[in-house]
Amino acid sequence: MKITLRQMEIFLEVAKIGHLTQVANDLGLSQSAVSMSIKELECILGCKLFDRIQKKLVLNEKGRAFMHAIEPLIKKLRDIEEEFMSQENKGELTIGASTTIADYIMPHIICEYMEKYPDVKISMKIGNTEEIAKLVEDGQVDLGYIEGEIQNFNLIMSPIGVDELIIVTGDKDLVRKKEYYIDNLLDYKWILREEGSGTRSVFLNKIKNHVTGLNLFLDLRHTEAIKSVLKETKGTLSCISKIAVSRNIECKELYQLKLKGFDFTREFFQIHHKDKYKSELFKKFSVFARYRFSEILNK
Amino acid sequence: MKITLRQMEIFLEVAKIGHLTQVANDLGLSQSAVSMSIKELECILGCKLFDRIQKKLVLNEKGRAFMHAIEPLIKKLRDIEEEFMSQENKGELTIGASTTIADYIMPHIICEYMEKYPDVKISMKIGNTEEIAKLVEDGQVDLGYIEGEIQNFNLIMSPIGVDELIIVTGDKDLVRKKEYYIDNLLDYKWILREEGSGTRSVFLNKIKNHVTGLNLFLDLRHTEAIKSVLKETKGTLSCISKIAVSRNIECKELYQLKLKGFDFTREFFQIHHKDKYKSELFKKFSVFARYRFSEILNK
DNA sequence: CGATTGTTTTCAGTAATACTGATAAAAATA
DNA sequence: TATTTTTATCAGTATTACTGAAAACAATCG
Repeated sequence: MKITLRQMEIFLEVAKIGHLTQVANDLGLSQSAVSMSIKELECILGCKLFDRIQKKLVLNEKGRAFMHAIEPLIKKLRDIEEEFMSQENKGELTIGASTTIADYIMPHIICEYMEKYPDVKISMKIGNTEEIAKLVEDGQVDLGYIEGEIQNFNLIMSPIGVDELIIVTGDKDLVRKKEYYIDNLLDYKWILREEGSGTRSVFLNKIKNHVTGLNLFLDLRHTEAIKSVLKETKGTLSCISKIAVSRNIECKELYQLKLKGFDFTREFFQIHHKDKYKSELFKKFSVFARYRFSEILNK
Repeated sequence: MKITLRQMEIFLEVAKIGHLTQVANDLGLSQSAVSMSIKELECILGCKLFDRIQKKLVLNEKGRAFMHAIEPLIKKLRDIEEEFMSQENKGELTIGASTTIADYIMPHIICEYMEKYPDVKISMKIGNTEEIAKLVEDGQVDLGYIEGEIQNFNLIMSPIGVDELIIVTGDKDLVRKKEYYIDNLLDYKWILREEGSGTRSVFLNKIKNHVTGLNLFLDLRHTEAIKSVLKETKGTLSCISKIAVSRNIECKELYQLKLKGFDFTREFFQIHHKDKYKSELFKKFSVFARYRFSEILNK
C-alpha cells in the first residue's frame, strides 16, 4: 500500500485549515471522503498525524514533521505539472553534430537559441557522421547535423548548406603564385584530419582520380591542431573547411591557395528519425538552425 | 484531471528501461496497464513524452525535461514515506514553557535530548502559565511546563519538581545579619517580575497575609534584568527562583537572605491535553524531561 | 439540564479508475 | 512470407475513491 498524491494534498489542506468540513468544501469533496483519506494516510504510515482536539484536528509531532517534509515537494510537483501543461517552448533538446559543424557552427547557433529561449536546454553530442547517424536512429539525439551523405531509410535528411573545403598554408612563400596545379603541391607536407573524417575523405576522393603520391605528412583529429601546425611549420598544407579558417585568413595567419581544376564543395545535412514526433520545440529549433546555417555559410 | 504518483513512477521506469513489456514485469503489472498509464500521462500533459522508435520508447525533448524535473522529487517523497513508516523516534515536538523554566531549565533538557536523538526537532514557545495552558489546550504545543497550578479539565497536569523562591540581594551590607524578619525588609527597594508572572504571585500571595507596605520599587519582565539591577543598585531586593540565581550566589555576585517564618516553595507541572495521542516520541520526551527536571531541581 | 448545533466517524452503496486478458497492429527477424 | 517481439486498443473486472445517510461526540444555548 502506498501513499498517493491526492492523500498528501488533502492532508496538507487539513493541516493548514484544521477542519475536515471546510477542507471538504474547499476541495469539492464530501466531508466523509476527507475523513477517510486522512484515516487511510495515517493507516499507511502507521501513526497518527493529528490530535483530535476540541472539534479541531491539529497536527501532532509526527504530522508536523510529515508536513514540513512533503509540503515543498508537493508544491514543486504541481508547479512542474502546470509548467508542462502550459505547452511552452520548454524542454531539453539533444542534438548531435559532426566535428567541423560542432566546432565552428553549432556553438553560435546554440548560444543564440538559448538566449532567445532561456527555458530550453540544449546538449550536443559530437561524433563523426556515422556515429551521429546512429545516435539519431536510436533516438539518443533529436536532431543530427552531419557533413556527408548517408544511406538509412529510417532517417530523413535534408541539405542545409554548402561548405567549401580550401587549401591552406601558413607559409608565406607559397602565396606568391596566384594559382597552383595539384601536381606542383604533392610534395609539400600535407596535414589532414584522421581517417574516417568527412573532411579528409572528401578531399582524398576528389583528387584520387587525378593524382597519386600525395606526401601525407601527418594525421590530426582536431582542426585547431592542424591550424597550429600550419602556422608554425614551413611547407605544410592542408585542406579544411573554409569556415574553420576564415578568421585566420582574414588576419593573415593563414593563406588560401587557389587550386586549378578542383572544387572541394560538400553539403551539410540535417537529419532526424522518420518516426520522430515533431514537437513545437523540435520544429522551432530545426527552423532556426537551418536559417542560421545558411547565414553562416554564405557570409 | 491530475497526474498521480503512480503515473510518474511508471513513467520514470519506462524512461529508464525503454520497454513497456519489461517495465510491466518489473512492476508486476500487465503490459497494457503500463501502456495506458503512459498514454494517460501524455494526455494530461498534452504532449508526447516518448518517441516510439524501433520497438523502444525513447524520451523526447519534453520527456527528458519532465524526467529531470520530477525524478528527484519522486525519490524524495518515497524516502520520506519509508522514513515515516519505519516508526523511528522522529518528529517535530513543540513544547511550551513558562518563563523561569524556559530560561533556566528547558534549554539544558532540550539540548541533551536532541543530542541523544538527532532526528527529533524540538521547538519551544515561551509564555506565562496561563498562555502556555492555552497553547496546550488548543493543541498548539504538545507538552507544557508551567510554574503554577491551573484549573482546566481538558488538561492533565502532573507535578515534576519543587522549586524554591529565595530572597536575593546584591548588597553586601545586607548579608551581615544571619536572618531577617519580613518586617525589617519591607522598606528596601523590591524588584519583582511583572504582574501575571507566577514567581511574583507566589511571593505576594505568601506574604500578603502578614504584611502590608512592601516598597515595590520596580517591575521587570526578565529575571536576568532583575539580577543585573540587584548587582548594580544598593538596597535592592528580589524574590526569585533559586535555580535562576544559584550560579550567581556561588560566585558571590548575589547573596541569599534567610527570611524567618516563610517558605516560598512552589511546584512545577508538566501538562498535556487529555485527548492527546501519546506517540513514542511524546512518551520518551516526557519521561526524559521529568527525569532531568528532578535532577536539576535537586542538585 | 436536555435540546441544538457543529463537527467527525462509520458504513453501505456507487462512481471513477486502474488493471487484466485477449486481440489487433506494427515492426523487426528469420 | 511467416514468425517473433513488441506496443496499442478494447471490453470487462477489480480496486479505490467518493457520496449520502446515520451515528457518535463535544460545545453551545436557552
